Amino acid sequence: MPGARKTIKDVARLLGVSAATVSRALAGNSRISPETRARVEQAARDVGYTPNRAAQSLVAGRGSGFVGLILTDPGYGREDSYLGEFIAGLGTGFAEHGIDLFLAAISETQSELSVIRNIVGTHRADGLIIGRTSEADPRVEYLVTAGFPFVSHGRTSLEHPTHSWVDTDGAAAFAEAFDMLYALGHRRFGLVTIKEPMTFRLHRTEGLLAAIAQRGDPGVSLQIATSPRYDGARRHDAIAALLSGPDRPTAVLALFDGLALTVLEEAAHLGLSVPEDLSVVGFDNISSSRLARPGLTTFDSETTRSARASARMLVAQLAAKTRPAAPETLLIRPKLVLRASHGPMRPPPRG
Amino acid sequence: MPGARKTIKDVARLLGVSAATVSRALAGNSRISPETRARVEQAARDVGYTPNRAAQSLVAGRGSGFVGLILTDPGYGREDSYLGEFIAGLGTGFAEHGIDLFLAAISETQSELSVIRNIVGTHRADGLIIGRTSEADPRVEYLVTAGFPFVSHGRTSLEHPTHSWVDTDGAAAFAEAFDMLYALGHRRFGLVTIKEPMTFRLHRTEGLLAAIAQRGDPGVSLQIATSPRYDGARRHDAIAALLSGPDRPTAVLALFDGLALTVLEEAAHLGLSVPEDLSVVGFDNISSSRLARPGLTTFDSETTRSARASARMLVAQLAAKTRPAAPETLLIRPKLVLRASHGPMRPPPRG
DNA sequence: CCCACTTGCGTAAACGTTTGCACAAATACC
DNA sequence: GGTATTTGTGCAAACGTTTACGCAAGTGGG
Repeated sequence: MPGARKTIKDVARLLGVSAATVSRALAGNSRISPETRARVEQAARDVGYTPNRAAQSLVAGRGSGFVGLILTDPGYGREDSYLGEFIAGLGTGFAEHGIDLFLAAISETQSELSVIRNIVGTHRADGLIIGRTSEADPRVEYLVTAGFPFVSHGRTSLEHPTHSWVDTDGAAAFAEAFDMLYALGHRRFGLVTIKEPMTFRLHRTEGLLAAIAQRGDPGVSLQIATSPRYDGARRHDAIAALLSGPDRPTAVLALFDGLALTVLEEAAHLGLSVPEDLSVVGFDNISSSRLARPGLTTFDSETTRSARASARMLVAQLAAKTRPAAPETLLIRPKLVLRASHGPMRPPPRG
Repeated sequence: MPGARKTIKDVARLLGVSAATVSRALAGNSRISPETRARVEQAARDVGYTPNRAAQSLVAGRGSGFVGLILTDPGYGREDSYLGEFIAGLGTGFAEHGIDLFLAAISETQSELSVIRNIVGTHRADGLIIGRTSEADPRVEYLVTAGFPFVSHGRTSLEHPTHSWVDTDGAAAFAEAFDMLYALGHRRFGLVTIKEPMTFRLHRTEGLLAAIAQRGDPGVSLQIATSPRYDGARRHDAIAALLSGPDRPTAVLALFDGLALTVLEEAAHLGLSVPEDLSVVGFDNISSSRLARPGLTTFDSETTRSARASARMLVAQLAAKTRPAAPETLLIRPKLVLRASHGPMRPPPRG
């Protein structure tokens, strides 16, 4: 054994000062003389003193030094590289500030909200990062009224922010995708979406509808396929139905890459070749989208950047004197990644 | 504000007993009468009492209630769904036992070993999960001598385990892959491997070599392409060189799916069709391997299962009275997932 | 009926740290 | 040179919990 853990008293005894002096010197209190401070810092290094977080956190106020990330649904992250990227970005973002990331997984028996309540109630974390928001998100509502520092991934309202968030501008992206496909001659569009009322669904859908409306071309049609977010079987069925109709779309926008890749699979299954018979555009640029054949045209949502921004914002909130701190927001404009899954519209051959 | 946090004294006052009695009742001490215990438990629920972890952890002994997962290198998890699956599995595994998972990301400036030292020194976690082991792993060495509870993903030695680990039987898998490809007529083999001395590299390579030796066919050849683990450019170059030689292999085994998918890309780039000109087999069955075209034949390493097992083992160590606890091990036999990237050997057409 | 033991609970110390208060010495002001 | 202020440090309380020890009442054996 490398010996018991050193305490502040060990340092104090070594220097012949009181524990209070050591504490103040290490905390940077202005009432300590520079020489004493230097001696204390040196001694602390010498004996290998590390403050006991439990004791620090016990004496009123001081936080736990942890921020929490809630792992939402079971499908999250299993399908793609998204979660891994996000976590890695968060981890390095917080590590720079000496903050530890703690991770709460939701089991089947408890709701995410109850887990959040528990974390807030037990002070297990000083701040929280919450994933993909939904409309009228109860987590946001709770955290805002509780005055607990947090950053959400996804805004909840387009108006004045009630809290800090990071989001991607899905509306602009989907409008851009529509314009591109329209310019390539496509008129019959498909949208593959999910059942759950996530805010990103709202924005991307609205962006698409707004772009269609702005174009004002009555020849443009839109068919929609909907399935639960992580129900693979129903997803396949819904997409197959979309692609098998008599007036099937020639261009399909998917809410995220996981859906777009299923469109690719289903198209191959139905004998449709992409992009000749069908153009497909996704969203997120997960690692699989590059490897799929044909490569998926999609939008890069810059996961790592948004993760780092989330970390920075939460750190800012924790450091703020006023509580709640003034909300910060970041809306990232995704960049279109052109690959092989889209192309000019071709009139279907006579059946 | 929902009022200040309740302490054990609030419960005691409400019942007219001492704080010590409440503490003992909640801890299940046998010296407390059943009626008192019941009253205490009821009162604790009523006032919404939650123990203050900092105080618990401060009074000698008690751990922090956290276990740590170290996020190793920057490439880890960004390439595929592996990290996401592993974390999700760990999280639910620990959640069942009321243990929180805490995540330390390695920044560029510090070594993983120093981070581990710090965590152990500051008692920030009661136990640790460490990722892919390498040969003579300094992390394992340190943790074993420190007597700190941990589970490694990947064994370090084939002999008597010095600690608990979970691993996949890469040797058996690669032998199986070789036998299958040999039966399909392949004789010229390629192995795509990495530069770093990870134990999984060792086992998979040895499994392949042993299978070749056991076959005893002098007509079998093996060419090897090596690149750093996460250096995309050098990976491409090494694989291109492997596939461009005059006697290029007709069947390639890749150490993991990320490499195998690059083989697929590079083959397409060089005009080789898979599986007609080249059979490719990977390892891990990440989500991209299903979506690649052709679908990648690979081994399912059951990430979620191994993550849950890791969690269970670490919980067992933490609960053990003796320290260090007796090591547990789990060697998972990966199952071959047959897809379209392999097929019978075809003699190359005359050039 | 005396003693030993068990049962049930309270008292108080301890964990390591921060911080309000007190106090001595040094410095500044008039 | 007396008083007011600043500077530097120590004392002790406090955070919420666990636990060794002690004490009173009850139980059983002889």
